[in-house]
This record gives sequence, structure tokens and C-alpha cells, in this order.
Amino acid sequence: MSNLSRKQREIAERHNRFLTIGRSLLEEAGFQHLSMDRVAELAEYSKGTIYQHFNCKEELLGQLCVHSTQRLQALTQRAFEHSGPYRERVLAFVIAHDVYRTDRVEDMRLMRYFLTDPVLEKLSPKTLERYRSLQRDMINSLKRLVDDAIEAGDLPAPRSTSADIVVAVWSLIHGAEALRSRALPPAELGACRTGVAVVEMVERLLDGLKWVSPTANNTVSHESTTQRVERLKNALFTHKLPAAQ
Amino acid sequence: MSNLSRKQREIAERHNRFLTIGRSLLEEAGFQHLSMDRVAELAEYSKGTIYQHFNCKEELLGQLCVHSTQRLQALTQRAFEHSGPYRERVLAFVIAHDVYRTDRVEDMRLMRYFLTDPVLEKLSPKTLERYRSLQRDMINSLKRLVDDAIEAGDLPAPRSTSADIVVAVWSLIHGAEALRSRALPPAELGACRTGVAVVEMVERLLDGLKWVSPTANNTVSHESTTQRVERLKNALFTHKLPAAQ
DNA sequence: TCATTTTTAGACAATTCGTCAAATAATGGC
DNA sequence: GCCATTATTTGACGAATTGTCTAAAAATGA
Repeated sequence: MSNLSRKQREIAERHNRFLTIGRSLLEEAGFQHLSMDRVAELAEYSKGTIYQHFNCKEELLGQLCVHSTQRLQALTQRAFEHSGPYRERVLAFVIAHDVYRTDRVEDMRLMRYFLTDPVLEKLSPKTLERYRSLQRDMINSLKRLVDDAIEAGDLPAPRSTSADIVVAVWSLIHGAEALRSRALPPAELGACRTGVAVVEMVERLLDGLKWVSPTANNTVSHESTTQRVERLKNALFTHKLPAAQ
Repeated sequence: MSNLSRKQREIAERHNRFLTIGRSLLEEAGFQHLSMDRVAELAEYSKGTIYQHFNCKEELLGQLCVHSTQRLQALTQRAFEHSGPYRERVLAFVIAHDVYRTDRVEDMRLMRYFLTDPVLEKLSPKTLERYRSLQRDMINSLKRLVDDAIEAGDLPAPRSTSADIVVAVWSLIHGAEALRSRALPPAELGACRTGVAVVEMVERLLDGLKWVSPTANNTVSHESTTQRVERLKNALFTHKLPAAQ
């Protein structure tokens, strides 16, 4: 009995050993250059052994990603537990991401990888579920917060659903992160380099939610967004571009 | 002389042949599963030949990505040439992305790959510059548009720089795209599935820009965003999380 | 102590990238 | 039209990597 538990402990320890070494390889060369051979070699186990713990490379990366996501989630939790006004908690959620990003660059890169690549399909159901569940938690907590804020009158949003608001806040955070990290040379980015700019834009978005009748649109005043989108689509994007290449 | 141009034409044709086949492999299996061996084989050329045109796999993908980006840019161009109110042109910019995404799923995936992965470094200087230049064009056009809109009083934004606004709009578009395509199970996404939601949120953001004094913050009324961020950071995120793993 | 079960090792096949020297084709002078 | 020079194409090759599978080693238990 103590035998069984010792065995289990050994397995768990080895598992962690692989993960720790994987993490350090990640840190020093990026997830692109992490190889199972190298992890096994550094862990002083053979190839066959590592594949007993992780059925593919993505599974190992995925478990590392889950760890990272857990840490991020723990940080965002502080935002939700903040005792200040509802609106401040939303901002704190944004700030949590910025703090995390500043602190753990390579983690963020890995998480972005799992955000964008068709790689989730390779994960074991268990890991996939752990990952999804963490993401859901963060999204749902934010959604609850937004609902509460609206309820309390701290965030009047007569024209928008809380789901849309959550998506928007999430997009501002992660879109800016993607832009910041690669897409453009620094010159064009300007102020976006600082996390404050993102908070600033979230503030403006939240401010904008409270508007009831749009006044900026002088020509067509009682058009819904759907109608507007339809009209512009028809006016500008009906005829296709010439075939590529 | 006609000889030289014939030769050049042949080279260009072969180049295109590789690209076209690359594109079709992309379409059917995603960029992850495109291999140079296979492209060469389908093009009925040997391995060595393809490497005379593209010095690495990323270069081929990069050139495909440039093509895609060109098409997207051509679409966004229509938004800038729209004769409606400035604000509508901003919305049309967003809609252009949605139209493109709907039309060309795999293109979008490839472009997201180049947006998020540390892969730009492998491109040839020429391709990198072509890519950057297209991105710059779109960003700068949008920035000019925002500047004009502010100038014309169509988009009052007393508290924000146009650069920040551009980053925010860009983030809303691409963040939502990332979210939509992978990050979460459909259930949580809700309305975000439709492109209209993004336009909606951009509208709210633009509305929010015109606010001069924040009224939603009841406790500390004359605090700048920078101060606010500092305060929240100190209050919530000073002590670190316990070490991972 | 020995048979049975579990675990580990590392050889193996398959894929892929990118290179290189040799074969082939094109070019141009005579 | 022929041959020397130049350019191009080929496909074999090396290296890295993933994931599998069998035989050896170790642990377990009677």
C-alpha cells in the first residue's frame, strides 16, 4: 500500500521532472525548438519513457500551457476579489494580463501558440478539458463581473450584451498583445508598448457602452448596426476581388 | 534579349507554379502540413530546384502570406475610398476584415500564423519588407483616416491619441478573430460568432472616445488612467505568485 | 529463489528540412 | 555545326525529429 503510493509518487516526480526540463528548454529557446529527444536526454531517461507520460509533443507543451494558464488565472482571480468598484475590477483584470505578460514572456508566447494553432486537437481529452475549463473560468468570471457591474449601475450598457463586452475586452487585451509582440516594427506601435494604453482603451470602450442614441452619425440616425453593416457590405464589398495569383 | 526575358518568364512561371501548389496544399491541409518535398513533387521538380526559389519553407509560406495580405489590403482600400462619413469608413475597415475572413478561412489562418509566431525572422529581407510594408500601409491608412475623422469633428476624441485608437480597433478585429477561431468552445462565444458584434463593439469604443470627464468612477474622480493603473497594480499585484511547478 | 508482470531502453521506420557534387542542359564563340 | 564554358537541375545525402515496438532489465510476489 505504501508501496503503491511510493510508485505513484515516483511516477509523478518523473512527470514533473519532464515538465520542469521542458519548461527550461522553453525558456531558453522557445517552444519551436523544444524536442522530445532533448527533454528525454536532459531528464536522463530514454525516449520510450517520455512517451509513456506524454503521448505526443503537443501534450507536453499543452501541460506546460495549462500550468501557465493556471498562473494567469490565479492573477486574474485577484482582480475579481478586489473590493473596489465593479468597474475597477474589470480594469484590474486587464492589468493582471499586463503584469503576467511583463513577468513571463515565454509563457505568454506559448499561450498565444495554443490560442492560434490547430494544435488543441492533439491534446489528450483530459488536458484539453483542463485547458478549456481554465479559459472558461476566466471568461465566465469576467462575464459575471460585467453582469454585476451592469446590475449595480456601475457600468450602464443599454445597447450591448455582457457576452459581447467580454469578447471585446478579451480582444483588446490579446489583440494588443499580438500586435505588440510581432506584427509591426516599434515605430508604428507607439504608445501601445505600454500596458496603460490598453487599459485606457478599455476605459473608453466601457464609457462608450452607456450611450443610448448615437449622435456622431449625422446622415442616417436611426439605423441599427446590423442594417448599417448590411448597407456598407452591399455598397462596398459585393463584387469580389480578381482571383489571386 | 528576347532570350533573357523568356528565361525570366520561365523562372517567374515556375515560381508561381510552386506558389500555386503551395496554396492548394495549404487549402486542403493547413500550413502545418505543407512540406517542401510534397510541393516539389507535385510541381514535378526536384527538391533542389524549389530551394532555388525559396531559401526555406517559411519563405514560401511568407510569400503566400504576402499574397493574402495584398488581397486583404485591397479590400480595406475600398473602405478608405468610401465616400460616406469618416466614421463609416472606419466601420467599413472592420467589415472588410470580416468579409475577407468569411471568404478565405485558410488565408486568415496563415496570416494569424505570421502574426503570432516567431517566424518573421526567417523571411528574406525582401519578403519581410513587402509584408511589413503592407501591414504599415493598412495601419497608416487607418491612422490617417482616424486623424481626418477627428479633424472633421466626426470622431471627437479629446483624451486619446489616434495611434491608440488604431491599436484598439486593430485589436478588436484580430482579437475577436483569434477568439472566434479556436480559443473557446462555441457556447461561451455567443454573439461573437457574427462579425456584426465586432462592429458593434468598435462603435461603442468610438462613442466612448468623446467622453471628457469620467463619471462612472465614483470614488476617485480626478485620477488619470496611469495613476489608476499604478494604484491597482500596487494594491493587487505586488506580491508574486508562488513559484510554478 | 524463481516465475510473472511492469517498466525501460534504445534500435527502428518514417518524415522532413536543407545541402551538395555530379549530371544535364543551355549558351556563345569559332 | 561543334565544342568549351556557364548555368541549372537532379537526387542522393546528412541531420534532426517524431513516434513505435520489441527485447532486456527491474520489480513484484509466491
